[in-house]
Amino acid sequence: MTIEDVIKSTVKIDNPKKVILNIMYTQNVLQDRFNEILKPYDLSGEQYNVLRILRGQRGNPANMCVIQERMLAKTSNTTRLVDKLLLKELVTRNVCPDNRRKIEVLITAKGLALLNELDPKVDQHENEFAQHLQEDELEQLNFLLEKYRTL
Amino acid sequence: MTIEDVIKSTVKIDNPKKVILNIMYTQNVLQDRFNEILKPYDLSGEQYNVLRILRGQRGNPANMCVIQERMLAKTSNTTRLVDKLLLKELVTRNVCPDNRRKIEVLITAKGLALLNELDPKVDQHENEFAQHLQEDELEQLNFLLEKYRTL
DNA sequence: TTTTTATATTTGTATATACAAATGTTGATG
DNA sequence: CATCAACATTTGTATATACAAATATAAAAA
Repeated sequence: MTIEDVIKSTVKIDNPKKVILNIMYTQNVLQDRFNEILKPYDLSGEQYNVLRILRGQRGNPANMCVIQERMLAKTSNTTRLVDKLLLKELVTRNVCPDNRRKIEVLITAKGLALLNELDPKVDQHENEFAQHLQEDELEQLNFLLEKYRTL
Repeated sequence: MTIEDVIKSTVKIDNPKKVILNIMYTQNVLQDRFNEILKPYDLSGEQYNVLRILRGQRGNPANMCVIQERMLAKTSNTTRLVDKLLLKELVTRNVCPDNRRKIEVLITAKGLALLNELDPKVDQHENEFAQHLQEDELEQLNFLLEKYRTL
């Protein structure tokens, strides 16, 4: 389905506009689908993202600012995201003994187990879309998106 | 900047995952930049979008459901978006005489003037990113995104 | 004509987001 | 050591979003 069909446009849209619409809309489709997957687990996309970042630390705690800078949405409120995860006992939060301004956040066994359970579903979600393209097309898409956005 | 640098990942990410991250992140960059442009005009991205849809009607009113289906984010709450535009006198809203379930929304002269003022800034925003790519690369990017997301 | 079903929109509510201001801590400078 | 600037995080608040439920109208069926 072309983006013109999506937004029911009858007039021709030039390529620069079309790229923006396609990126915005594709992100929307991806996010809606991903939220559906996460919904039974009562996790938002950003919460999942934080858990992934924490797992990536492999046992080392992450400070709030480290989490922040690794998130895609740089404007999210890390404190409140971690609050939510804390309530569900998916992470722990402690003041850093070396520097009491900092907070050390760690994923719990429960958090790791949840990610483990989600892994195959997330993989499937990723491949569901990726399989529409050949490997070299995926590569090309990554290349173009990176070139497109980089100032 | 590659997506690995953006999320400070040291491990290699496979193409299917990378495409998702690139789409999500690029959309974020675009949206943040666009919000900056709209901010002085006290418009949100979705509000702007609705105004654009209404202008596209060329004098014909649009029902709520027509607006809804032309929006990129299919989950937005059209009623409240139109409420906001109404407060700013950028649109009018009337019950449709033929079918009183429906609402006819029209852009006002003030709304059209605002869009006119924004047009060059929006064009510039679109080209700012598009100029990183050749015309055929833009075409290819559109092609790949449409192929990628379509079931 | 009453009842049912479908359609269009609005409202309620809980949660999320954006962003500025406040808090607490550390390190640097006089 | 007192003061100031920089840093890390939290909080306040207004607005936006998601999504279910409610309302109102129209069309179809009994």
